[in-house]
Amino acid sequence: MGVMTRWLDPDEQRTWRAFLAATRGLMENLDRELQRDAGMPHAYYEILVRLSEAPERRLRMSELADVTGSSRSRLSHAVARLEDAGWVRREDCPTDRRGQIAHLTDAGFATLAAAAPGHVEGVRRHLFDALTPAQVTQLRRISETLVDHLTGS
Amino acid sequence: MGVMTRWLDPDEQRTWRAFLAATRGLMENLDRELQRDAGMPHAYYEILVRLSEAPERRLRMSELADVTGSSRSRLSHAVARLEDAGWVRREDCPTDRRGQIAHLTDAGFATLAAAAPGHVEGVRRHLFDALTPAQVTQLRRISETLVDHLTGS
DNA sequence: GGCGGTTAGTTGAGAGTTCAACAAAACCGA
DNA sequence: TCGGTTTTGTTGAACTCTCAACTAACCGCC
Repeated sequence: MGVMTRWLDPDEQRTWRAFLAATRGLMENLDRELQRDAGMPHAYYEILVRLSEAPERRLRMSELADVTGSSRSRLSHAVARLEDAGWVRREDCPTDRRGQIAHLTDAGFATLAAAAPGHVEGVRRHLFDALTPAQVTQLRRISETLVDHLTGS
Repeated sequence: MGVMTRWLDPDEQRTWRAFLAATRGLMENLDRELQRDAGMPHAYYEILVRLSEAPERRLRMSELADVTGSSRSRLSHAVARLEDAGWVRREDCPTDRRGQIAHLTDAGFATLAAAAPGHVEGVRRHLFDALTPAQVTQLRRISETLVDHLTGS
């Protein structure tokens, strides 16, 4: 208590507000496009992507939660929904009776394969096409720094 | 149709995933802190901020939607909720009978004033403290470029 | 004046997220 | 090996957001 607040100076203020507007707008565009073209939100798309990259297209729920940066609860609800759609199936883990393994079905893979080109195009259009190569590098360094900082604190 | 998808190269892939992890982690931290300390999500905090900066702490619903980058529907629901909390009041617009004017109450201002130092501290801790001054400048330029690009397309 | 088109804002339903509580199994030190 | 602690995953309720539909009022033009 008693410590004066270090308010944002005008430059920081401007940076923060632009950052908010940019990330919000970007994610809203991608989310809307993905919902329209593939019938799923971006968070669900990410789950399918990570599963598709895993050995045998299988991943423990906890690992899947980690790599997608999702809470266990959120993942649980999401996978339930993806299972309803027939894109993912849950299996018991042979080595840990608590565990569940999420498995991307063929139908799920096909849906992902159909959605991916449009989505990648969207990422390009809304993000990479707007930036110079130098800015892309800067954005990568900044993002990686922030990820380290977030997980480190 | 028939155009080959321009997939992301490894560098772009890495940039995109780091960007997703960084923005998601950052916003989740801030959202959780704000919910814990001030009892509101970040989106609601932003509404109070914009109202507090407006002349007489009043803003047309449509302008408020624009500056907060929110849909009219979202804003309508949010302001209803803020009105329940006693932080905002809605008034009829004198010049346009369709219009509604959102007005930040004294209680709303007090709540905002109480929440602001902690939130600013969070923004500093999670974002600015991790970056060099050069990176802050880069992030501002990148963000402003993206905002222009998003609204321009 | 009045008619068609546009803009402002709200509403309800459906979908996704958060949070806290919970059960079950694994882990671990005494 | 026992009992407390941690980990895993799910659940339901409360909350927020999205989308489409809708009302009301404004605008422009004949």
